[in-house]
Amino acid sequence: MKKRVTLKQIARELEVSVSTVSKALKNSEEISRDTKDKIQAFAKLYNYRPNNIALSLKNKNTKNIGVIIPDIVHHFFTTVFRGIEQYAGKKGYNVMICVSDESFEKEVLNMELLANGSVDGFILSLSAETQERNDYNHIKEVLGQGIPVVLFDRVSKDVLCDKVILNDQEIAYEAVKVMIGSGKTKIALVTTENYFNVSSNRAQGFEKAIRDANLAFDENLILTLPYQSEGDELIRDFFESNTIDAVLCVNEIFAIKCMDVVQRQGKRVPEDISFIGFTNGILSKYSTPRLSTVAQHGERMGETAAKLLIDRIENDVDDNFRTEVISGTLIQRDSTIN
Amino acid sequence: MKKRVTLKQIARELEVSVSTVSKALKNSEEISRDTKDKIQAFAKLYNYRPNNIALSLKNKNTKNIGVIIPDIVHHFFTTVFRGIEQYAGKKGYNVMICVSDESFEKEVLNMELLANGSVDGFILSLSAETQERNDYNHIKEVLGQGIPVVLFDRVSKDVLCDKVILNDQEIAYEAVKVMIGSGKTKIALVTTENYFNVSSNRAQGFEKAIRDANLAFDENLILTLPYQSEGDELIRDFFESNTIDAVLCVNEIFAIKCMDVVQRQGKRVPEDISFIGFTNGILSKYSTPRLSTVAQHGERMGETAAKLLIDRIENDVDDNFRTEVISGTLIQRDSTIN
DNA sequence: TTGTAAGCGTTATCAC
DNA sequence: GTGATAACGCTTACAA
Repeated sequence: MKKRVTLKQIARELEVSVSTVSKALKNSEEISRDTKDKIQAFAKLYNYRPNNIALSLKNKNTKNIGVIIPDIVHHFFTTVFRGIEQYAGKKGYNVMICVSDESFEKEVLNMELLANGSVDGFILSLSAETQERNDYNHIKEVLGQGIPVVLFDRVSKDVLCDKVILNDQEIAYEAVKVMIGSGKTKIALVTTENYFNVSSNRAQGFEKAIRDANLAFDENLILTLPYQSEGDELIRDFFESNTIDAVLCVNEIFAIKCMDVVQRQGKRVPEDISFIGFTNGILSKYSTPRLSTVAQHGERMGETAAKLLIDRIENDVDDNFRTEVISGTLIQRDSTIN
Repeated sequence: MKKRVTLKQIARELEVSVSTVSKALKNSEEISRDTKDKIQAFAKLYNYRPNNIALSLKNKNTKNIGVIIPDIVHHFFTTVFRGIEQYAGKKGYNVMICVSDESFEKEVLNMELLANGSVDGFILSLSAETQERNDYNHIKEVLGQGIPVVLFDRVSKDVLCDKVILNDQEIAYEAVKVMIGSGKTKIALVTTENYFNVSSNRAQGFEKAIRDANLAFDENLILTLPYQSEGDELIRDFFESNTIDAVLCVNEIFAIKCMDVVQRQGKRVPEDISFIGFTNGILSKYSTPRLSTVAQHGERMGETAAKLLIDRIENDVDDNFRTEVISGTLIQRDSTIN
């Protein structure tokens, strides 16, 4: 087991000073051809690699970025992560990832942990609990220390930093308009609690589309499901006790579940009821019928977030924070009439 | 923007020495109550936190573990990752994650990057290309430097280290036996290239089950699909030109695709053809019909891998490497006859 | 052309 | 009870 070799060892071995070795390995002009050759050869032989930690301490940067997301087993987030990872990798950054599990406490803990020198900046999407409590002190703290943060998807106006979001309201508006265009008039919204900024924005787009089309806006046609729990009962009841011919769902799972319930009740999709979901994930592509959906372009979001962050890390720009808006794309499949 | 405060600053401010501050903050008995109180109060006020990087350099450990997986947008891997993250978090470790994208080169690069002091150990699942080339020098190198590595799922006998795998052969055997038990005799296998150890193991279990039941083993009933590309044509041809009444697929997507093709050809699932897939992912639960599948217990795999790794990091054990075998569970849904 | 020394933030050893 | 010093591995003025 040959441990990693250090400058000091090379220096001792070759009977030169540490700084000579350091310079030689950087091909410095200061050092003679001979010495450089000798040192470089030796270094190559022993496969010398500078120690990242020592470099970080010296340079006061880690070339790491911290990503904190609510859930990793989740198509949208992994997709964003892929975008981050790819861009960061190209720029020579590594990614440390922490999962908040939708918990405020874990989000805070993870941020504090990584903020103690482990990363040069953060990319994060707020946990459900954080959005519910509306407490962003941990983020402000980190920002106050001069560590840049980029928020994506689940963001808050209360935090001043760079952000990447979807045009949730507009694209929800579009989606509903499409369904209205195909003759639907009793349109429902299946959503989560309103403290999710994305849900609330989508709801606004939904309502606006209905009103703009002079359709009756009926509060009863909004089903709020508990985030990440079953709620199958609620769905059944909802579709039994209401007359509905089109549904917008704020995520893919809700859509799949609702389609399932409705089809079991003997209705045809899309003839009797059409569906549009959010998140163009794997489920949408393989459901029966295939689900029309709003693609959120997670990879692009991730890439954009990483770009904003690295920009700020490297160029220590001024305080005019940017918000990049990614345009969703409505992908029509078999759950809507084309 | 108040930067993080350091020991040195506290020392200067309070007119004591750095070492006194350090000790005081560790509540050392050496320091007087008074001094400690003063220093601790000050530290709390300025929210002092020790710098992780400096600690790493000093202690020669980073409390980071590196995870390298072929793909992040993939249910099984994210599931394993969640297990790793949870266990590691509990043990005070952070996780750095790199994606090899099924590329040998990226796998090597990522390992080298992180091996330069950034992590205390690795958990990794081999990329497709690495398995194909059968080149594991990068891993042996890292092991040679005394950095522990745990391989999971996609492993190789050529690397001596701790491993976590599924009982692929046995559970594939089980799955086929179940289909045989329900009267099926023309059983097909849909798989990937054989250099994937998991596919090859599952194929062995498949063959053994067929032979043990005294059924004819027909090479033609094995469809090898290109990993991660379409192959829809191949699937159609395969099911058109062969008489098949049951199918074992080495992953979920293959199963869903095949079910779809077969159903479009007018066959009923499971009456005419039954299906069992691997990876109890989200697709299986929501497909039509719901897919029977082998749960790989990714989370448990991840947790086990993390445990093996951290054990080795902290206890620098001897060279008797362990291989933990996770037992898959056959989950019967509607794509098989119960 | 090479070497010395200071510094990054921390801790541990030893001296006062 | 407190402080100076060295060390972790590396870089970079500055001396020699």
